[in-house]
Amino acid sequence: MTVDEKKNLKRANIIEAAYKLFTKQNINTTAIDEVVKAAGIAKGTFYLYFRDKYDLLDQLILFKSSELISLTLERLRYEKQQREIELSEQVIFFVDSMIDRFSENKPLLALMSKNLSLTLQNLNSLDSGELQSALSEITDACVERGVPRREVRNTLYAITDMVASVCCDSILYERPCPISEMKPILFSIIKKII
Amino acid sequence: MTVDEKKNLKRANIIEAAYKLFTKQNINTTAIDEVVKAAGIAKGTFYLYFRDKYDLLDQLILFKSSELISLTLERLRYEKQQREIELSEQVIFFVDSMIDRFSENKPLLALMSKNLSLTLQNLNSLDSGELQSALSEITDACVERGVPRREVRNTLYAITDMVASVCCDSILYERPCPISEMKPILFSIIKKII
Amino acid sequence: MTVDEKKNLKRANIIEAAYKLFTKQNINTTAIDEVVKAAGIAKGTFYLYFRDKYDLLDQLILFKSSELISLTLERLRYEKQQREIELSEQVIFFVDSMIDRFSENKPLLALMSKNLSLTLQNLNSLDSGELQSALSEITDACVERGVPRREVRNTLYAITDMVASVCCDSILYERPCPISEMKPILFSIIKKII
Amino acid sequence: MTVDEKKNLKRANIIEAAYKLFTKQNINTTAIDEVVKAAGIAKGTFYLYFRDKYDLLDQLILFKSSELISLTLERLRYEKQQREIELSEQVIFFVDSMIDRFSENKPLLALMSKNLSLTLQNLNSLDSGELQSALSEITDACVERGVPRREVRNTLYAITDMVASVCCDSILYERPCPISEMKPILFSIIKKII
DNA sequence: AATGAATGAGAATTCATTCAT
DNA sequence: CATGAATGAATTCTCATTCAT
Repeated sequence: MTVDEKKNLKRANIIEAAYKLFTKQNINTTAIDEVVKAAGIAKGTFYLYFRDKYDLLDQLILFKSSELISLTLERLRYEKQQREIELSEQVIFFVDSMIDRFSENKPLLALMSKNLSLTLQNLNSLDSGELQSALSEITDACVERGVPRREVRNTLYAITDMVASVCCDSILYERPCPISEMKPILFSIIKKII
Repeated sequence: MTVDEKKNLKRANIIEAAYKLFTKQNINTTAIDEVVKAAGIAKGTFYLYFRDKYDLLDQLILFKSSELISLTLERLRYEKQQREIELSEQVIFFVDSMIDRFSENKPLLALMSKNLSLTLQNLNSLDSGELQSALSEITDACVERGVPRREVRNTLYAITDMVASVCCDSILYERPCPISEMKPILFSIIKKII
Repeated sequence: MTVDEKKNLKRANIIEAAYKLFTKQNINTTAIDEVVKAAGIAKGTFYLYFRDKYDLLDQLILFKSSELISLTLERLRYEKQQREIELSEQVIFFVDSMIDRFSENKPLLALMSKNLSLTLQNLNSLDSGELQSALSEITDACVERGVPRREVRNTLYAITDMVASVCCDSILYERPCPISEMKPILFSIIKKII
Repeated sequence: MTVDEKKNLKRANIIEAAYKLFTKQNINTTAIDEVVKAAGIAKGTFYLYFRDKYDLLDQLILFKSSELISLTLERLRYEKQQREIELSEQVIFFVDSMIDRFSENKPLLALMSKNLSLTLQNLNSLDSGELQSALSEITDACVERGVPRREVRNTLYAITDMVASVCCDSILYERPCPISEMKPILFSIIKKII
């Protein structure tokens, strides 16, 4: 194993340890000391990999949201192999999957919800070719129908934002209602918009 | 002036001082020490009025969002005196006004965006009869058209959430575009939903 | 005892504790923790009185050099009551006394020698009226003999600087010779200059 | 190039890097890490050449002061080739040259002033035969006039000490006056002493 | 000889909270 | 009611040094 691979492994190891602590407790109440002990490394080593706790958080969110999106895209791909799916149906499927992932993993959602803006930013800067191409497909379809490309992108962003925000409240606090009740409302809204 | 009035004045004074600091810096980096110095009171006194920093934040957000909503509702009332306004038009007007208020006061928005969920909760618990009656009016109209009351409430909540979240990003970071460009998109979405 | 008197007492107490540690060990190897323990106060209390270790050092040197000069001037005053002393004789007497004080208290001298420039600066900013008037007397005498006032002040400063520097080496490290041997040389130089 | 030459080159390289950092910042705030990076070597390598940071400082001061003195002596030699110079005149010339060198290179002076005693010690242990012989000449001349040899050496040392100390203050902080104003005073003092 | 990742003791500093006045 | 000096646990971050490669 090369030195660089080792370093990446150690970085991932620290992120994983921090993830457990950040979700079990929360960032403010988690001391770097705890992270370091959980990761089984020396204090100083931490600072070899991260500037400070917030740098760690950034990398953690990027890391975890990448994981999540990859997983969801994979399921979509699999589904598309099984059957023909209409475009708006694909969006719904994607959102539906994401909601399920978050429902299963509330702590992660809680973590991201406190940094929603950051998460969305990361999500966009993700060079997940697949996500980009999926978005392109939708965009192109709308453009064909005469909507300016720029407007499509902004609308998509707004939807993402909305879904994310509503889901946070609904999944984490059942506000204004549990996610099961919110889902059909959300889907109906999405359909209306697209 | 009664003793109670005096206490309220002092409480408001502390909140105002904290508001300036919380918006200029942020909550985590603002020490209670700074707040008390800015408010011109002694450290111990702070604890006579607030349990801790987060109690202060709660009261602060409640206080500031009440102010904002009252102001916006007043403008809406005034507008309704001038001319007949259709229901969905009223919602647009309300949202439009709120966006303008936040655009003028980005620091406040930033503060609330980091505690969006809390803010919305406060907003709902606000016993601003006016806001409630305005919402009732919309709800009733929809119910008449056959939509279940509960679904209407949830949809309205989702809209609020969405608008809030999208505005935060757009106003604060011009992401994905400046608010001026986002507004028509947002309004079009709202119209489609209602 | 007033609150302010109490605070001054506590400050002096901390300085005294630090003085013992700084001279026994040295500044770099003395942790604030040690100072705090020696002074019998809490860590936080330290920062109520001093910005950091170097602020403490500054105040310490000012404090100790004031003490020293006061003591020396007192002896000079006493001596002048006993007998008529010529001006240059007074200077010699003053320097002689100072050298004796430092010889008795090498750790203090060591402390000051590492911050000689700072010490001299403090010494000059000392509003010890007595020292000032003693210096004025000498200056006036020289001015009468036709030397520009400014030149006299500078020469006096140079002498102080020289004496201090030579004494540090001689007393602390017997370099180039013990202070007993250096004294006559120093006095002869001073006489020549004046 | 022999192995030894290579080592010396690397040592000089480290010293040069440290010199820049020590003068720009100061020793306490300069981490070995910085030195190592500036020198373009690995951390471990540093410890092959220096015991620790203070060993490095010692060698650095010795190295730099040797350079300086060599340069100054060379100028003196050149001057003596041009014209007959009286002994006390030579001392003045030497001091004058040194002051000019330091005025041009304040950071170096600052570094040395914080370690004046160390610098003077190094200076004396310098086996610059030339400096020694220059000093011998002066000493011999005085001895001929009946002054004990030992006393001459001590007086010379005191002068060096004085000049150094006064120059530090004057050049670095213009205290009590700029060096241009201090020079004549210093020279007059030296003449009086010799 | 050279490297640089890892170490972990140790230092500085902060800050919410208390409590005697 | 108000004060503000005192507290000390908690936390972050540094950095000289080592040692396996």
